Amino acid sequence: MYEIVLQDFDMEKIMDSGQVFRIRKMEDASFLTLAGHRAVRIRQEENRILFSCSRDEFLGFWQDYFDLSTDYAAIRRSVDPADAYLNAAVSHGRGIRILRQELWETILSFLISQNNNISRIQNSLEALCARYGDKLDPEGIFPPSCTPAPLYAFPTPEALCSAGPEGLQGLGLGYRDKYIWKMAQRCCGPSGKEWLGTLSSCGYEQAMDLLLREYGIGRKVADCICLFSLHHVDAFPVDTHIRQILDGHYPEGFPFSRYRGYAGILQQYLFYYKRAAQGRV
DNA sequence: CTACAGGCTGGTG
DNA sequence: CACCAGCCTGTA
Repeated sequence: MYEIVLQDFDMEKIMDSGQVFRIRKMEDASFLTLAGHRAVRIRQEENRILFSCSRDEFLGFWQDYFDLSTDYAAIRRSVDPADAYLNAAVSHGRGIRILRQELWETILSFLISQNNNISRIQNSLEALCARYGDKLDPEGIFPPSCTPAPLYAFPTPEALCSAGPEGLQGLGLGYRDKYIWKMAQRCCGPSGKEWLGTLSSCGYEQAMDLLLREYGIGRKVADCICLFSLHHVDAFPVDTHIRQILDGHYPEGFPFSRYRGYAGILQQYLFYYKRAAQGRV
């Protein structure tokens, strides 16, 4: 157990902000968060947040994963007072953070996300993990009395490669299966690790350039990978919802220049606000 | 039952 | 260049 006290952190909103697909709300209102080969259960009471892990694991992984050292209040305060819509969005979305998710996992997640709905994305990812991911040790995550369903790590590229293309059938991937297969091969072995390493260390422009060459990755998916994994917070993914917001509320264009360097964080508030307004959350 | 999902590819004009 | 049909299939 490790406890922190923190403003601008809301697990419910983070879960529903569309950037992550492996957080589940449990019956006791705690949040089971799976990332790579790790799992943690998080309980939140106002500004008190309890992690079901050791101090070392919190400091060594989850603190960075949840981007806890960024001052989101300052970002919200920077919004143009004259922009009523954006002010409403950041106010409504207080507590959202841009996670720093593992690259390979994020690439696959957003390949699957295209032209797809959230619950189906979650189901596909869970099925993929159950079939090819290692079983995780639930020790310390759940109370000893309860026997939860098994937890699975995110599969490695190598696990998918050795499964072969037919090993991706029956996961609800639809036509995206061939994108996943190609990407697994891309990320396998030393050359794959080198490619992932280059992506991780280069800037936004070069990352986009590299990603857009890949089969099944267009601008929207590439921007999501840049924002939600590589933390290029100037990336501003434009999906159908954001498109409608831009057309409806910013006919003169969104003031990117005012928010240079972190517009992607505002995108996330806008996205959450619109989905909430539509009752999807 | 139909329409739609956090788009992309590949072909056409 | 711009445009857009077609794509898999679970959910609403």
